[in-house]
Amino acid sequence: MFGVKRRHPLSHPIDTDLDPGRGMVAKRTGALAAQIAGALRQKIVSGTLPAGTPLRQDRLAGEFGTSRMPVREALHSLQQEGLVHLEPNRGAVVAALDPAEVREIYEMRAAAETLALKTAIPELTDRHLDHVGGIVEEGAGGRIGDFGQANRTFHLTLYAPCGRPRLLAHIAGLTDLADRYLRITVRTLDYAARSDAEHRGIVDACRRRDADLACDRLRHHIEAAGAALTDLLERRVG
Amino acid sequence: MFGVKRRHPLSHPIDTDLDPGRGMVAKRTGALAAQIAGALRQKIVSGTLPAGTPLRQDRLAGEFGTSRMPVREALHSLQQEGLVHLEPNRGAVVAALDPAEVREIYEMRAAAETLALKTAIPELTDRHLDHVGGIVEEGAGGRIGDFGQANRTFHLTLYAPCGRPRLLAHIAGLTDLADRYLRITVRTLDYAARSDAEHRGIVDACRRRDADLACDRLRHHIEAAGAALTDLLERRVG
DNA sequence: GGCTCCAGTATTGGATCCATTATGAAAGAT
DNA sequence: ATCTTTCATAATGGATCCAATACTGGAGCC
Repeated sequence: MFGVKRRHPLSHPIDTDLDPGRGMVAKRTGALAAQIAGALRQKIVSGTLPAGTPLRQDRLAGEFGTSRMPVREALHSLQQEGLVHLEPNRGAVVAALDPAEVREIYEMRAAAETLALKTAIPELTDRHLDHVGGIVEEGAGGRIGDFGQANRTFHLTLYAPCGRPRLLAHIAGLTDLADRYLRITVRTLDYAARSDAEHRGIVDACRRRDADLACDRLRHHIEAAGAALTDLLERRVG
Repeated sequence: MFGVKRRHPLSHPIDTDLDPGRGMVAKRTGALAAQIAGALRQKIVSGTLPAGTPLRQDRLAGEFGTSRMPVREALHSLQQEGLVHLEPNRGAVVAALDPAEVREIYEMRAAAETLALKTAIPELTDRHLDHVGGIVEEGAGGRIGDFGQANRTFHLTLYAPCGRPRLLAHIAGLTDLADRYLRITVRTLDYAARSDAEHRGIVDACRRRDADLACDRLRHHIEAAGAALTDLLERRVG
């Protein structure tokens, strides 16, 4: 009836969108947990789900129209990424970061991203650098979602040619962790203009294929962002 | 009967050792998946389960005396760590690393571990350095399991005072990934003596609180191990 | 002889069910 | 009145059940 193939007497409609916001459609099988994790990750990173929000399994299962099982897997994934705090028999909440953790994450970003840039530079083409430069200007013009999205796209696109998938995934994970807080910095300190200028400086050094200069600038860029953010968070606590 | 509390008509005996090799005993609840993941991780890292070994859920469930569910969670965890390759509807196998991935992992280790050492040095006490030096000698004397175990203990103990739990967990994860292959290098190239000498050099630089020298030596130590290992693997393939 | 198709089997992914644990409110004791 | 204890409720963790997908082997066809 209505062309909906009923898989089980009381089952929910499976073949509807899981994440209407991005238009993803559920695969037939085998990817439900990953899609739920993706939707939750988006909401956590963007701040839609603020730190401390409890994540009840059956509630989420109801929202996604599935059973609790793929939700459980998704929550475990997000825990391993550090976005969710999960205590046995007590449930999950959106993880919070204290200033010390933010500092640690930015130190790790500086180490990982300078490695990525150093290994990407020999592979960079002028065409790719034009593309990255375009991303900076689009972001500055507000044409790529919000600042966090534009910033993330700039960094990951710049390093992409390094051909090191694990390193890139590591960097993406660290970015996800801190992006929520970077938003605060941008709003509070009007950080965007400074960041854009530093991005242009990094691309400029890359155009000259000056790996040392590019990595130095990148390191300072990341360290400056981390310092601004930790200062701001420490002041909030005090 | 026999003091075993039956939880369910057909349930298996739950309160037996899960990992007889290390004497872990199952907690009451909430940690089964973590224990299974730990046992499998141990077997994968040590080489007991070589790359390519298929990991069937019901078989593992039978071995651990549980249902398939905690096994499923454990396999997902190990996939996120990179130790297991998991394809939808096709099951899990122990992950294999090609030379390029090993190189990438060692580059990431060099970046992460020099950061850890740099931040640990201001916190190092002579007492802690004595302890670390003792680990080197115990490992050289073969009193700490095998070489991989001794090596891992040395590195992680040296950095522990840095007070950066995420960074340490990251390093531990990278070490787990490559340890299987390091074993081959040690056996094939008789690498242990050289490694012990380099470890002593690093501790020596730490004793003098010379952060730059210690980090340089550490970087060369890791890069040398990575180069030896990738060369060996590339030769095997060829 | 080799290729394709099909049915049977094994195995995974998802749903549901049940036991255990934590939470919170109400009743009783000091 | 407050603290403790007890019991009801809600939520998780684990077990079991069912549908869907992937592998295997054999029959039929070219």
